[in-house]
Amino acid sequence: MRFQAPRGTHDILPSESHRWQRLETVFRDLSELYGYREIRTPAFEDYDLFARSSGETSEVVNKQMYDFRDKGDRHIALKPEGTAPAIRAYLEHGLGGQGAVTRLWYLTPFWRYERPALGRFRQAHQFGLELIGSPSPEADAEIIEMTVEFYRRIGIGGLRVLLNSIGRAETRARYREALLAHAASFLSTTDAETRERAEKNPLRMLDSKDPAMRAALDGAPKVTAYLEESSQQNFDRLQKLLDRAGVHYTLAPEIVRGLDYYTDTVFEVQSDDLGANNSLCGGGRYDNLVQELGGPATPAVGVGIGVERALIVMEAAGATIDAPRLCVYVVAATESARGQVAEVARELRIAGCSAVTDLDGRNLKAQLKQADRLAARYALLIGDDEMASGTVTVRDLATGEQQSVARADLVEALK
RNA sequence: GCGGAUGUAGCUCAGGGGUUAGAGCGCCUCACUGUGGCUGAGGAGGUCGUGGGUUCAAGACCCAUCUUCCGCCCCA
Repeated sequence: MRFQAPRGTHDILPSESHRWQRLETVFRDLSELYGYREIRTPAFEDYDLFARSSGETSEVVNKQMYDFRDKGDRHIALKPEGTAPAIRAYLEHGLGGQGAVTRLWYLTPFWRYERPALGRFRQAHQFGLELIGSPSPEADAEIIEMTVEFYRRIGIGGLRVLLNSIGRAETRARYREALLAHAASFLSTTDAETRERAEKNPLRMLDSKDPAMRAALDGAPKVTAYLEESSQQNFDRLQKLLDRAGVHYTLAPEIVRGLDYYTDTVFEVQSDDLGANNSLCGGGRYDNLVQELGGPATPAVGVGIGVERALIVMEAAGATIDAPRLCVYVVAATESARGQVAEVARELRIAGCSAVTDLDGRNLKAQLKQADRLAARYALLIGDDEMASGTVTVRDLATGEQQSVARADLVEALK
C-alpha cells in the first residue's frame, strides 16, 4: 500500500520550501515594522466559534468546514479562517487591556472541504493581520497599505486593489431588501438553486459570474447609496488616506465578501493569473465580531493573505527566489583523510559555513559530483599531500580554479 | 455537491487488443585508481493509479473507485 497526501493537500518539498521561507520572512519583518506581534492559535477550535462568527448561512460554515466529534463528544472544527481564533484568543487572554489598540499578525494553515482547483486547496495557508480597538479609517488604511506593501516586497506590485463599503448591519439589511426587490422578476424565472442562494445572501448576487444574473442586476441600487452618514464619511476619509499613501485602488461595489462579520470597509486584491479563483487576499472591518464573541463592543479591521496564491502569482510574474547554496563540500581525496575531513567540516560549521561530507566511503569523483549537484561554492580537498603539509586544496566549483590554503587560514579564505 | 479532462520508469511523455512495455532527461558503473560539469560505452529502475469485468490474449476495451488538473459553486 502506497500512501498519498490527502486530496487537496500538498507537500512543500525542499525544491520550493525556500520560497515559502522568503515570503514568511518578508511578512514577519513587515508586520514587526508596523508594530504587530505574532499570535499562534490552535489548529482546531470549538465548532460554534466559527458558526457564530462567520454566519450560519455562509458557505464556509454550511458546507466547507472540517468538523467532527472528539472522544469527549465535543463538536470540533479545523479552522477555516484565521480571524475568529485570533479574536477568541484576544478575548480569552484580555490582550486588549483597558481599550488599548492591539496589533496582531499570524501565519496559519486553514482547512475547507472544497473541490480542488487552481489556487484552491483543502489545506491552505494565510498570513493575517488584525488591528483591534480602533474605529478610525486610519486603521483601515494601515491594513490596506501593509497588504499592498507586502505584495510589492515580494515582487508582484501593480495588482488590482478593489475597495468597497457595505455599511453597518442595519444598512445592509435595508439594502438587501432593495436588491431582492430589484431582482425579483428575474429570480422568479430562474432555477431553485440560484433563487435560494440569492435569498440566503442577496449581496452574493453582486459578484455572480452568471451573465443572466449580471443583466438582471443592471441598474440595481448601489450599496453606497444606502450608507449611513458616518459610514460614508469614513469611506471618504479612507480613500483620501490611501491616495495620500500612494495606494492605487478601484471602487468596486460588487465586492461584498463571504463572511457575515464584515461591516463598512471591505477590500480584495485580485490577479488574472489565478484563473477562476482570482482573489489574492481579502479583508475588511468587523466592528461587531468582538462583541458577538462575548467581548466588549470593540471595532477592528484585518486581512487574510493567501500564501499559495501569492506564490502562484509570483511564479506567473517571473519573480524568482534563489535557492540557498551550500558553502563547501569537504572531499576526502584519500581514505586516510576521512578523519580530517570530518574535523574540518565541524570547524567550518562552527564558523557559520555550511558544509557537507560524504558518508559512504565514495571515491573522489563521486564526491565531487555530489558537490556539484548540491551547488556548493567550493569543494575542499583533503588527501595525504594536504595532511602532510597542513593545508587544504580549495576548488572553486564554478571556475575550476584551485589554490592551496593553510588549515589555520581556511575560515578567513572562504569569506 | 455538479461538469469536463487525466493517471505508463525518479521527472516529462510515447505506445490506442497480439512476443520479453519504450524514449528523452535524471541515476549508477567504466573510459579517467587525486578532480565535478563535456563526450562515449555499459547498467539499474515499471504490480502500466486501484478493484472488478470482456477476451484465446488487456497498458490498451467496459464498469466502479481513487488521485491530479480545469470549470461551476464558493473563496485564500
